[in-house]
Amino acid sequence: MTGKTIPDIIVSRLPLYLRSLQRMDEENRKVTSSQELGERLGISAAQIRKDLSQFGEFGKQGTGYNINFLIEQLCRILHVDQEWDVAVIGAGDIGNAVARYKGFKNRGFRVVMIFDDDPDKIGTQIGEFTVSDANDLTESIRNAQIQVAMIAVPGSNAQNVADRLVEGGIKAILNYAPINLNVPEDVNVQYIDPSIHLQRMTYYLE
Amino acid sequence: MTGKTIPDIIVSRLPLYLRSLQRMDEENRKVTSSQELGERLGISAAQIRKDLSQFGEFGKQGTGYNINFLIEQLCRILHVDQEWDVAVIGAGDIGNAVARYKGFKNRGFRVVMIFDDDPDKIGTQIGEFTVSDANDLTESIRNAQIQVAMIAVPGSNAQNVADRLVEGGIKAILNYAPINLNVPEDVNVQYIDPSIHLQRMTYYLE
DNA sequence: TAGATTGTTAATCGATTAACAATC
DNA sequence: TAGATTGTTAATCGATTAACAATC
Repeated sequence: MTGKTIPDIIVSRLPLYLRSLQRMDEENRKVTSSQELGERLGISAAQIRKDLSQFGEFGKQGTGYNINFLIEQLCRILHVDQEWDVAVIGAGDIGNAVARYKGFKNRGFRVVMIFDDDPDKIGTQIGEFTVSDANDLTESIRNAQIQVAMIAVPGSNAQNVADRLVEGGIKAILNYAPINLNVPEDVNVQYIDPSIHLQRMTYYLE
Repeated sequence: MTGKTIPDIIVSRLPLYLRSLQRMDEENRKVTSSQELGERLGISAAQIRKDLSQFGEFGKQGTGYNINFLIEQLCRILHVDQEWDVAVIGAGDIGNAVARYKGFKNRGFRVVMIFDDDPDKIGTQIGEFTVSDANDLTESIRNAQIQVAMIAVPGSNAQNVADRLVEGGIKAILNYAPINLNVPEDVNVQYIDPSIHLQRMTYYLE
């Protein structure tokens, strides 16, 4: 039996809840309330309770939510109670930063491969990784059964890379290239483009 | 007189329209339609027409939208018919990548300063910039009248950096640190956290 | 002209909020 | 117990879509 479908707008808030809770945990906090969480995130308490109630009853009337317990539940819901192997494609400045990024620790992800098509880069060391030949991309990720990838190549190559990732079995792509990717329906894409974020803010400036 | 307030959800789509149109322009396309734009972006044609109609009548019945003209209009609306000077705080891997990023070209932004508090980094060269002492942060951005900044420091320092940016007059912050920032109401913040994007996708994976 | 596509209205759909009984 | 906070319902609010007259 399949449970009811949760709206993506709710799913998109769960990682934010999780991140705040993990921060509270680092501060050695034990319990919190929908109100406190809402204040930290700029989200209404009612919405947080409603969102969480889609997945179960995680709180206690009168006292609120046990932080550790709620972290566990959210990790389970978001499938980050495991570590996902991630392939990085592109060993330029962005690929470099992403491959060496410490921020995936305890968040459910681990970079395991980095690819580039530049012969001068192939075989060189980036952090703990040796840059692989992008020609082997499809085969390598298929063999390693990797489902998550990050694209950090120029826009002109991004669609081609995406096609090969999909061929290799990738199901989730985080794309740093400033273009929209065409992928099959069962492949998820998220975009990071700093210019897009900045333009959304300059609208409000003079 | 102040025009009616446009919902932020509409504002958030305008940069996506602009990016697609600029790509069409690079392909030497001259006109497009709400339908074509919608297909490229995965957004309904009706919504695109509705969004644009908040700001004026930019199309022609029967023929669609002149790409160059619509680009001009969107640049004006988003206030990127000018180039905004941007300060980068943090000269680690991410600050490095952002400072050297070529993708701000023609998008309305130009990095002009980069700061760090590490004595070993201060004075060194990153691309065309010399790393400045983060102690001078507030004064430097105030003197240069910079309104836009990107935070690329560890989470533990991000709130402190944000406070000093606000003190210096910053009105828009793009935050790469994985924490929520508290800032005054008139300061806009956007967040980039790859783990958040990835977790939103792993929800849908097995 | 005929065909195409806009801008806009009204209808639909979905998300958020307010309120409160339940209960820790 | 009294106070606090949940989970949930119903009401409100806002966003999206369908449809079409206008017109290029």
